[in-house]
Amino acid sequence: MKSKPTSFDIAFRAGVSQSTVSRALRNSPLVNEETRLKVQAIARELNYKVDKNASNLRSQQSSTLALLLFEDPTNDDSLINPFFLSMLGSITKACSDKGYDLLVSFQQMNDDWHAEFEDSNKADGIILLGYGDFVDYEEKLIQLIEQDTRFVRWGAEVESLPIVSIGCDNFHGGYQLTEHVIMNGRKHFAFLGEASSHAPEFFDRYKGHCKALTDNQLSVNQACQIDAISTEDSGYKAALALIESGEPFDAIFGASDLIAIGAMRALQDNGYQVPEQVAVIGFDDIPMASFTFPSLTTAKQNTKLAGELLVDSLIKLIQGEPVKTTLMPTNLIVRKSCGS
Amino acid sequence: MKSKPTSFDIAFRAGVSQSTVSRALRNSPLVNEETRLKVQAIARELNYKVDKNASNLRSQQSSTLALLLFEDPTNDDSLINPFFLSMLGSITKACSDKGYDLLVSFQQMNDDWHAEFEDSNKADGIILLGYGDFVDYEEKLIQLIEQDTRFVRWGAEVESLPIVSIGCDNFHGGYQLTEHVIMNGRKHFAFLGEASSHAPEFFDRYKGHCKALTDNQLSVNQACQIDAISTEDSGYKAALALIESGEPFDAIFGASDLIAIGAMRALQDNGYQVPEQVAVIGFDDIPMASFTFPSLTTAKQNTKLAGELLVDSLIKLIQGEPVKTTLMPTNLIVRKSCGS
DNA sequence: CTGAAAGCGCTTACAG
DNA sequence: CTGAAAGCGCTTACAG
Repeated sequence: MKSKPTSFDIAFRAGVSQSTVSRALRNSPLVNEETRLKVQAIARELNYKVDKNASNLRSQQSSTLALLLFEDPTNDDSLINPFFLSMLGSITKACSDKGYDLLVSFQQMNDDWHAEFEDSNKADGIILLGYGDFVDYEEKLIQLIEQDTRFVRWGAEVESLPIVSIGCDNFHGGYQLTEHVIMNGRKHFAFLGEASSHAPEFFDRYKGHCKALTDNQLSVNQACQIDAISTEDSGYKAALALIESGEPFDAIFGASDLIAIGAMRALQDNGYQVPEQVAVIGFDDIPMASFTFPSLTTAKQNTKLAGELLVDSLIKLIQGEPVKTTLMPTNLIVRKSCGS
Repeated sequence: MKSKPTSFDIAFRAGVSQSTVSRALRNSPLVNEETRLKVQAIARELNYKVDKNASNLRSQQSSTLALLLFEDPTNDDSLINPFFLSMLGSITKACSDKGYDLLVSFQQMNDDWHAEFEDSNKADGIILLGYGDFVDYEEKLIQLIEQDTRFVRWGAEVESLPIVSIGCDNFHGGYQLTEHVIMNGRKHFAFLGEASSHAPEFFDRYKGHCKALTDNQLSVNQACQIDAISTEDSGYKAALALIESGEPFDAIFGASDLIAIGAMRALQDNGYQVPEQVAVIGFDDIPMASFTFPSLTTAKQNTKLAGELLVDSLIKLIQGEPVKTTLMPTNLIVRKSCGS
């Protein structure tokens, strides 16, 4: 491996000083057009690239963002939630559009977790995606704030903390989905997913769901809210528990598509017809939602826009501009699983 | 934002020299146990983190790998091939297991493409995933070799170049799938996907497919090989073209799951029963393959193992150890779309 | 518009 | 085992 050329090599060949090379390569207006062109030509010829470690060290910024993806440690380690995978895709694209590099890391929530990336100057800021239990997570967030780390997160607004969150309007999404199914004549709903402060997004969906019920003179059956995390397996088990409970139901709201898909399978394995006997709805609109049988009615979270908003917000934060928590609307996607 | 502590701050507080701090933090055996503990305690207290830009600059290595994901520019820009998304997930995990950071970048093949990452010392090596047309891509690979860039790629072996490729045994996978469908009594196959040196992986699958046909005394109908790129849409159109061609067929081999899924939809939209009239098989085993109706018989590429192999191989390459091109076996996953 | 010089925060010979 | 010093390759005041 031949050693890489430095700005001094360029300077020598161009017959100018190294400072001028540095300026020319960054298109500084301070440098003469002719000089600039000559320097750039030589740089291209030698296949010279600025050493990012040196320039970052000197200028104290890295043009790099870090994405920390937390997975629920209880989840089987081979699979990543497809919703997060879509987010990852859109964040990656948004970063390259903005000229930032993206450092990606998977974390377990139980890891010793100190926002290494920003502290070690590898990234200018951090995007947080996912978490296990929100109550545990919140402590970490407080640490980040104390360390003055610049970060944005995907999720529901955290009213108690000065944090920039980008998320969907889970309440309204839950309301809209439920209302749609009510219009189709269903009366006895079950909700599969944790509905507590440990999972604020699910909780908001549940609150919207309940509001739609009471607005339509239907009652909420507490016994039909069964905890589940966002995996197919967990949805399957929750639906099984629902069936065994003996409670009557003609509609299931899965707090996420994965839960809904698992629930649908549990229903079918136990002889229930979907949607004839039981309507099923999910949340997220992951790619496979359109391929299930029957295809899944759900609330679409726009991952493309979400990725762009996360990246834009973080860059503004880094540049010291004010940034606000944003709530994006969801789209009701009507397919076959709810009987209309 | 309070300014970050440096190794000099630690040195001052610990009453030792900055060199000693540097050694202590990297657990150098040269430093006294007691000194080391004291230094580390102070570092923790001040929440000190080594500045990566400085240490990388000095030590000339970054403990960072770059993943370049190329997408077919003809593809709709909102979607990333789910197969690559799985690979991305497993590569990310493999990197963190090995203590490397991962820089992720999406590229368009038509971009000015110079392996910036390694040249600018941001990454020690590069993983290449995907490409548009192999013939164009090959030129880029030659450039990389000329620049002595350390990289590994996902894909079929390139015999003509000294490149480390990690890929699946596409030939055998294609053979096995085809043989399975032949055993179920199908005789007239169509192959949807480009089968030429522009797409070596698809070509290998096609060759395995053809070999299985001739080994079983069936003939290959050239008119039934129709080009398609790895998208649902392209598969849909290719199947339409097949239908319009008037050629007889009772089985379709989609060169990827996405193609097969598109083809299945085209068949169903045109009144064909899958698998009763036409058996359909795919390749990859992307997550949605098990959710299609009917569920898709396919050859599974083990993305978890693939990610680990890519990362391990690249790290060995960086460390100057010999690395060989590896072919991983595929797994035949029999589901409902092939009628057995 | 250009150059000489300082310095970003580390790691690593070198000397003791 | 420890410290003083050099230097990684840039960017950026400062002076002209």
